[in-house]
Amino acid sequence: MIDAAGLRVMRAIAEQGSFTGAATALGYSQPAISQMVRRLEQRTGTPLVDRVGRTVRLTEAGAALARHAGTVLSALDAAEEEVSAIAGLRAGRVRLAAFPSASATLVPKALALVRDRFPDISMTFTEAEPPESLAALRAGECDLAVAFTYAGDDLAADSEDLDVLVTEPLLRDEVLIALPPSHRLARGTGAVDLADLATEHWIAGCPRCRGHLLTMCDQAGFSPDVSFETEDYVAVQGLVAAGLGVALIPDLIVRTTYNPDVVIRQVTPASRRDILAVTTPDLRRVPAVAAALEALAEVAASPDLLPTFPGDAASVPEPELDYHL
Amino acid sequence: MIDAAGLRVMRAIAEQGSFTGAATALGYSQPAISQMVRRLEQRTGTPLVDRVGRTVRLTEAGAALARHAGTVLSALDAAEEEVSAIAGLRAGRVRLAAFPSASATLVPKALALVRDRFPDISMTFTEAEPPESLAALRAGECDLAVAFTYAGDDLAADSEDLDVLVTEPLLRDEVLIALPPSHRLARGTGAVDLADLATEHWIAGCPRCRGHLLTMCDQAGFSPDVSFETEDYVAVQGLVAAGLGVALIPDLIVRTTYNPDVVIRQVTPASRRDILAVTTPDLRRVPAVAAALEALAEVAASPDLLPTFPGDAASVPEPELDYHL
DNA sequence: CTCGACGCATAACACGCCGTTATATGGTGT
DNA sequence: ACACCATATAACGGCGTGTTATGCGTCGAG
Repeated sequence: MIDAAGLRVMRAIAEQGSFTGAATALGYSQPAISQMVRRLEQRTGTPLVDRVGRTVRLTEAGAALARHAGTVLSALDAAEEEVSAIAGLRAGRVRLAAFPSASATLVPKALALVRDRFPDISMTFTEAEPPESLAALRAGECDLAVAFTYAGDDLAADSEDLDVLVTEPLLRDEVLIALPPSHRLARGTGAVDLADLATEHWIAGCPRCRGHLLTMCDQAGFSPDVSFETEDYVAVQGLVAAGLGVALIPDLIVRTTYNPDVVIRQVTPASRRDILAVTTPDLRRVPAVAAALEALAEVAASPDLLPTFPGDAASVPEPELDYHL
Repeated sequence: MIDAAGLRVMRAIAEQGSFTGAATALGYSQPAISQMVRRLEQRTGTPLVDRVGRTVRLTEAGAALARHAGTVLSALDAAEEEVSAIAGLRAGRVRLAAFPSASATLVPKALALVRDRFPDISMTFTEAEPPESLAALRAGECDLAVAFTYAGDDLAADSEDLDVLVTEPLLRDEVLIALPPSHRLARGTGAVDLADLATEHWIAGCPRCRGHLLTMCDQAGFSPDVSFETEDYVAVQGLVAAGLGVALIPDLIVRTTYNPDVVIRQVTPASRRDILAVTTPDLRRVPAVAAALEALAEVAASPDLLPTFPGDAASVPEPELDYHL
């Protein structure tokens, strides 16, 4: 029945003492005020102004509206300001979820970058494996997830989730082979042929990584003998170092938690996991989320972290494989 | 940029958890909500809801709007309620101004009637002679004035004021003649011929009453010898009782402040003053003012006060003139 | 796994609010 | 008395905001 515009007009009339004054104060024409008051009067059913001669005065009801205008309009301004602050990156919150090995360098650097640029954006971080982080995204429990997908195999499986989500590629993470130093292939150069490891004992990582291992070995023509499974890649490397088996291990993990007692080599057929940022189409357009996303992309693209992701294979420098030697 | 309707929608979405729920809660159709949200989003420049699958969730900005909605809308409701109370006679104030001799019976009875019917209407009363009360009306210092005009002569003079004001006739007040008991005409019956008093000493009342005296005497063919002037009709009657002169005195005054030591008789040519309620066209439509006006009219029309005003002369009962005898 | 129900988005359309300019009317002061 | 100033009215245009009809995608159940 009564809206903010009406209150604004009534307040301006009270302050200016005339329709014309109110009109100029609000940037309207005089008839606009005249009609607005008339509409308000026939809505409320009672006169709001007392027109005597060429002067207008507020009636009791009109004065009541003008008096309430301050309360309503300042509350409205507060609401607008809060939204404007969120839109203008002067406020806001981003709930980020990432898998453990991304938490080491990628996420901290991105968080620092966002904090640097927009000190008023508060960022919270949760560690979660891709399946859970995407579930959290869908459940509205986080705004941005750093996840990975193994190129080729379970990308199709993820598409079930990814169709309603938007993804931004961050890094291409080469999958390498970890061998005990005593292994017969530990001292060669170049890539190790996966088929040469058909009879090895295998140590698998997280469930998805295990799935990828099975896929790759299948392509190489054998089924791996998986002796151990653990999500902890420190443990994986420990197991390998102890000579209990070999393991596929992503480059990013090696770079962050490297055990000097294992040998890392490239493997053929080459394989990688794609690390990407995931969010919903709507959240993608939230300025704070967009800023965090861009920071992630920048950090991922910076040469002091890892090779850029979307470039073609030729432009990607060879991974330094001499971790050990 | 943001209006109350938008906040109402956002709050409903927050409470109901879906567009459809919000729509039914607000009595709208579902697309109305959908479009409203879209408009708000493109106005604020940031997503307000996160649509994932067939569920919607508020973003931070949307939640901010929903959170502010309570403040704004309750303030708006308070404003509406206050106006509604004024329109519904559950609140309000009427500032009444009346000339002294109306304050005796007409005004108190009307005030009592209003208080009876609408206990929450506060009425204030100021005593003022017609010129000042009309000035107060024009100056916005009162809402309703009880004034009088002498029929015929200064009605034209008042029209200058009365054109922008609206009047409601209340009473016709016969103008009578007050004589000392010792006067040669004190014992007759019927009306006294004004021309028979051409050589008397005259006592005049308020300035407007004095003007009316001059007009009447002029019509009767003489110019009165005005010996005293006072606005106090108690004094007028005292002067007459002391034999210092004769005076024209309205019936209403005699009825309220009658000095038994004077004789009151009708006079020819007959004359009267019209007592009327005056306000502005706008204030006339303010419910509280209208209620006060109606109360005044009812009191004026009630037979236990004085004869009705607008009736023709035939229907007006003869004034009781035997105040003294 | 398919099907039906549910919820949001979009299209097309109608109405009324709310501005505008042009003009009339009436009060005020020199 | 006349010019100025303030409000009222008329006519008109835009768009905000509702409607119904319809499509599409998702979630749950047989």
